[in-house]
Amino acid sequence: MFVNPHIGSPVTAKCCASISFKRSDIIYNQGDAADHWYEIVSGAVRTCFFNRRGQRQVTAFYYGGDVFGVDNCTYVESAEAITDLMVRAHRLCPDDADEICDASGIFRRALDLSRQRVVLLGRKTALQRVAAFILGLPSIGSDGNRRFLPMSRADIADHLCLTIHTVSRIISNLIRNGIIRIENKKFLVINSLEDMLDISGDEQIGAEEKYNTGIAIYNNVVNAQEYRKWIVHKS
Amino acid sequence: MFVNPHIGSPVTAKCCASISFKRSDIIYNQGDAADHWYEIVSGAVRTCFFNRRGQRQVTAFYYGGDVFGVDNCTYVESAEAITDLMVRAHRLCPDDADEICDASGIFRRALDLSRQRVVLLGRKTALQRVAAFILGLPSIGSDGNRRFLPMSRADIADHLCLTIHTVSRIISNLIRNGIIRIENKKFLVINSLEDMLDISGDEQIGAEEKYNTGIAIYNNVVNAQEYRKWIVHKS
DNA sequence: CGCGAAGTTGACATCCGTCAACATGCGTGG
DNA sequence: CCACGCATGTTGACGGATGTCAACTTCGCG
Repeated sequence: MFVNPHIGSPVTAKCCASISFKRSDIIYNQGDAADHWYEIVSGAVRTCFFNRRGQRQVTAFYYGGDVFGVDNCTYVESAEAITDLMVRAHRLCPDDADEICDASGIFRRALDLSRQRVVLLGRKTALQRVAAFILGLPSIGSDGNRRFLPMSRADIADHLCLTIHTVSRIISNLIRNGIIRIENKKFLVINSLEDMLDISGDEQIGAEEKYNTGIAIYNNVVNAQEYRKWIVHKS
Repeated sequence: MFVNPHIGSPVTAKCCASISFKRSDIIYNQGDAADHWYEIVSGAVRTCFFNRRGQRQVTAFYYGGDVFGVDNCTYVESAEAITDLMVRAHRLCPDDADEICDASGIFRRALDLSRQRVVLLGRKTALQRVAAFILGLPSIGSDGNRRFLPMSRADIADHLCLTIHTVSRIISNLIRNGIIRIENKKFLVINSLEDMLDISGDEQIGAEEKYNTGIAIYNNVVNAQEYRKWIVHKS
């Protein structure tokens, strides 16, 4: 069994232990035995998946209050600290999985996230991806438009499956157009939420007139009858 | 509660009922109450997800012996018959979920599938996607190289997030180069499995000399130390 | 035989990765 | 405190992959 050097093993208290990590510390590695799950007290984390060819995918970012590392038996991704980090580690035993209230619920959430990523990667342009990513950053303080941006361009690129060049160019463009601005490197302010929503392609139904402008729609809806039915069903 | 017109409700036998569908019949709709799961006796099924803009994603294909529709409460995708279809429908109640051996296991499998799709969409070219898709088709008979290809180009395109034009062009190219051939429209024969594996980018580690030829690798591995550790760990 | 759906193919435009150069920032040591 | 070097980020030029548009062919079905 893999022993996390930062925690030691076994953790005596069933519930939790507080641990701090430094920036770019590894919390656990892909392939390690999944013996703990984590709750972020402060800081930010990225989870990464490396495939056989060495391509890194940043599968998710987590911030204060989030939970990560709820894997089964073996971690399928590794987790690394993006900033200095404080977490509470919880023991994860196969036989007291009920400790985490609903195991299948957690997989379900992961599945939803993954499916969102499929939409993002399969159907969105680089500009739309970056905009959607920025909209998903955690808000800072009471102003909903100030966002925390702790990760590097490489992290963003590997999350959105783009190059750092493209990410950098797009962010520069958004700044040049006055839609966002950067404060102190690690904070991002959205000047025009409306523009961002518009660009990201995530705006609500009801703006049909925009559907065929600007951004390519290239789906091949075959069973349009069903699609119509569903739209009616939802609205 | 939604009543599937093909099944009626409630299904009296707890276990199952055999039902047949015609080509392009809808088995259930996205958003319907998830009251049954299905086992394919013969034929093929596609599951689709429609997003708010009406873009269709074909999330998976299922063939004889496969199980689909194991959702929780509400179907998140719709299921449609690709061919004439025979299934066995099983009642799915929240309280006897143990009937399906392990609910979280099924989510886990769906999650793995979805993560594979993320790799495919984020990191593969159109040619690689089509090749990987063909390799994933079910074999027919004892010859592992004869595959069943029941779905339309539009289905394939919406599954791989490409256009039908690109799919068509790539398949034509593979045929022209003698790597595959089509028999009777609905069957595909792989002439050179080696070439297909090579093209798909799914070949095993150990062919490092190929890593930098032909196909772009554009990941931004930051924590290379960790990556090395993991590779060692796996091999 | 005729018609609509599905598939194929070519010309062209555009997005974004590649390559290259340079700027900026940060940490370390003198 | 400054100098240096490395990591990170920015920007431009260019090309290739793939979407778009259009025309045509093939197929299935009545």
